Amino acid sequence: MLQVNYIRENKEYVLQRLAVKNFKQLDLVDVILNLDNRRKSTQLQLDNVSSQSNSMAKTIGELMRDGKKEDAESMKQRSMLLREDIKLLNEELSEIEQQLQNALVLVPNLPHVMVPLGKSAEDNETVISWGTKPDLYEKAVPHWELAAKYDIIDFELGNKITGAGFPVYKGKGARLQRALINYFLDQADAAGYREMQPPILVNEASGFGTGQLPDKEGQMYHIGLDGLYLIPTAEVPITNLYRDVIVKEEDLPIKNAGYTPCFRREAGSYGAHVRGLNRLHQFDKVEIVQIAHPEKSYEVLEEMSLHVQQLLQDLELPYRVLCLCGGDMSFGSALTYDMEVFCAAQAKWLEVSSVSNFETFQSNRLKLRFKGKEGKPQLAHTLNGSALALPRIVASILENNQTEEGIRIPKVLVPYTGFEWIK
RNA sequence: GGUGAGGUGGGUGAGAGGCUGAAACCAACAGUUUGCUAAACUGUCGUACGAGAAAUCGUACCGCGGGUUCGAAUCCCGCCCUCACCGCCA
Repeated sequence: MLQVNYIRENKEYVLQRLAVKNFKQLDLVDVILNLDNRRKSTQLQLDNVSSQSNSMAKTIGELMRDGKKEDAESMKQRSMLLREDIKLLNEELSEIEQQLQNALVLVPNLPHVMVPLGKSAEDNETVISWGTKPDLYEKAVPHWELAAKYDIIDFELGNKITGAGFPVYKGKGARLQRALINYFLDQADAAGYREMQPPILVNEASGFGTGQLPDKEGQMYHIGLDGLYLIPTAEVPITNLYRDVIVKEEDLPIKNAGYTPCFRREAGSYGAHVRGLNRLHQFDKVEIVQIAHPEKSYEVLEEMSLHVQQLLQDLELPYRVLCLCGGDMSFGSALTYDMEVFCAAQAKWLEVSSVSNFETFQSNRLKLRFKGKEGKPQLAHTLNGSALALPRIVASILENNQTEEGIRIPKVLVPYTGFEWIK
């Protein structure tokens, strides 16, 4: 959520940046500024009337104490009239504030100056490529066939238990999952992140804080009876740890990481290209989250990007880093890098991580601020990234490392899996 | 799920219709003193919105939302949460 004062002071820039994000409702900016003007003048009126009423009430108290009953009574009468005004002005103010809020949450974050122009994924800019596409042997097959061949992931069984998009990992498949999670967590730990195990159900306030609500309810599983949502990513609970918090400036950056399962309804996103592990309703992910000083947040973003890249290099997976164009970025992000791994049997690039700087977009909703020794609290910047999401990593390892003899486990994972081959 | 107690500033905790944005203590910060550290003393010490060039001033906030009253942290109603005991249970 953008700050109204920022919009007011930088209106032209805001309009220009929103256009980069292909945001169509530019007239919202004027709607917001008008509502805010009304908010201010209404509040001024309300404050004045309240002030009068307060001092009258005080005087009445004094008159009563001095035994001047009649004077007190007549003042009571006058004070009662103010009460009506206060009530009406209060209602008007809440109404305006509500409208203002409703308008503000519709406006996406402003893209950073580095964000390339563009409308869709086609226009994303490749900033880094690493590794070489493997030469597969002749009989190479996509991972869903490998999963069946070696009996390590069972999509049919998942269908029976729950439905499509909820696979069952079996034997070495399950072990590989666990190895990846532990490996990713250990690497995060080594990079200075504190490991967290947050709840995987969150309340509405948390959904709002990170920007899933309102508007994207349809993407989350909702438990109506208790008013809770299954998290689509650990970003939600881990970032919300700092909702309504003022941290010390010297404690920045704050680095937290966590493994959680993630749940996504993926409503309307199914198509022919979605097979096997490519898109699931439930998947595992290690997420890294940082709260950073506004002056340092882009350095932090680069650091996080390098962390993710290191993981991919360690896993020997060829990847590329994309800087997302305005039209392909998420609602709340100011700059996003997507990491894509080349999945050889499908001959496709699969997104395995997304690292973003939200600047103050989330912190404004979260009321997450920092404060130095002097000065007022100010909004911190929040960043997060997947490090990493498992399913497509598993798909890539299976496809890229398949040989006549079986599937080779990347060296760095062997201490975690306890086996070198899936045969 | 039942019963009882309770939710006040960074923390402990007082206040029980007007003198309370809130005592006191602790923590924190700045300073004085002192070889250093410590101690002692002095001062500062919530957030948001608004008005103002600024000093400063106004308003709101004592879990959340309503109500009573000229006036509510304080009384009433609803909700949420925490704790204790009972029940159930990995």
